[in-house]
Amino acid sequence: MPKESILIVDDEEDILELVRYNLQKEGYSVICSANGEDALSKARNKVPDLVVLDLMLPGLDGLEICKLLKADPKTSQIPIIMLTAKGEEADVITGLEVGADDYIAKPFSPKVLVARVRTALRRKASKLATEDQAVLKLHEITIDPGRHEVSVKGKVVELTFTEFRLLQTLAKRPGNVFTRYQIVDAIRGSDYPVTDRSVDVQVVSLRKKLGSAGKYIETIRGIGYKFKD
Amino acid sequence: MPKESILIVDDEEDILELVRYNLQKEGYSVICSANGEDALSKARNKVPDLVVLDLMLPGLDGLEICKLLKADPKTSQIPIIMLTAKGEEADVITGLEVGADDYIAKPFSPKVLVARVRTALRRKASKLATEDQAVLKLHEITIDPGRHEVSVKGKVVELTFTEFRLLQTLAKRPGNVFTRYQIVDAIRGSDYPVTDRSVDVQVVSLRKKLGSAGKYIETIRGIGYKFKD
DNA sequence: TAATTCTAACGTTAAGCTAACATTTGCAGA
DNA sequence: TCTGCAAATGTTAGCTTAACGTTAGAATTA
Repeated sequence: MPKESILIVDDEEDILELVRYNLQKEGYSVICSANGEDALSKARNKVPDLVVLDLMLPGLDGLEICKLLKADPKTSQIPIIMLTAKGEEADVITGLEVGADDYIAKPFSPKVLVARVRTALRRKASKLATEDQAVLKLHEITIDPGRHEVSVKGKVVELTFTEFRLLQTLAKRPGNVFTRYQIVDAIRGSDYPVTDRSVDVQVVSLRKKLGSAGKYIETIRGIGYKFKD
Repeated sequence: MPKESILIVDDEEDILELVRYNLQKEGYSVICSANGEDALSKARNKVPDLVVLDLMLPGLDGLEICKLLKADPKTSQIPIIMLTAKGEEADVITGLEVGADDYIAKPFSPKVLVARVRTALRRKASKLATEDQAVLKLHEITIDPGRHEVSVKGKVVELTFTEFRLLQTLAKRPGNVFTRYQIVDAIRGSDYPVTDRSVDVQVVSLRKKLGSAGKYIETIRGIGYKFKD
């Protein structure tokens, strides 16, 4: 499996190359960009796992990009590490306010860079993981990810891995409609090669196992499924 | 309904055939090309919705084609998936820089190919459709695309897929008159084979379901319909 | 091997289309 | 201003089709 993808944005050729070299050596899949507009379109096109962003850029500058990425729900969860030249401390503060997750002052050692990238990614991973750790209680259904257990009216129901994740995905945002492929993405990761009808089959067996509480899994004809709220 | 069109470019007969077969099976309309010059002219002649492009080609190679397609505003929005042989990782990176949207390493499974194509097309579609995600509030009507739900004076109204899209289309630009065929295009995509009178029928049932708020769907005699502003 | 998950086929249901008929509107001509 | 007509829209019912439900068996995974 390829490791995480990282987008690097810097107008200075040398720095771009330095960062690229060191991160690639660590096994990350790297995408480079030399200006703001290009970086934004690349980030939106194929959402990276992390962005290394120079503060000073011609045209659209680092702060602006950061603000825009954090404003878009699609990209707002991406950790951003800012590269700042000496004497830009004031901007650093603004940067953190705008939502950057970390910053590195130039000149920096490659080791520090790699270490910071690693922690940022780990932080993101654990944040996503804890989100999924929360116990959800809706109607008479309780979902306990820590125990990987679901109960209906206090009675434990045995679910398979996929059924569990399916229920969790829908229940995490009650009322929100998910397409079949959004559900597959959430459970198996994007590009998982299945027919959309396989989701239907999972829904059937989930509903059956939930018994009377199965009615909370609603079909939205022509779109997908949602959890009733 | 005709699905999206895909242009495949590969000089190896077998691979071309493999890709063509699998994408056609999924219902895509496929165009093939065995060399760069031909591919370029075909892409410009009838702009495809997606391009599957081999990296290694005699004459004009994959990277060049990719660069040229991305440079032309007419074709720059087309997602490009690169096929790469083993040991071409360095090129992959260049490929992504040049603007390719994704790459698949040979040998690849047909299922993965289909899945990648699907996500690439979906990504493109959702890029265009972000504005359709916004919650609209007009008079006493609220349209929530995320929940696929419409309420009138706070009370939820059950709409079918088509009724929902119809309302959304009109409400997105209040006061603007749409012809029947513009409405069909917005809901079903262009060239959807229906009589224009079917729009009338949908309008009737939409008005009925909206109850008193049905009056906001206005008929413009001789032209079409609009949402009252 | 057993459990899980996917695919494929078929049954079932609801949505959407067409077509027929009813109604309304705008306009020409008295 | 009124009347009659034609064209456009409103309304309804029946049919077709596409989407979903369901099941069994194949494929996959552990």
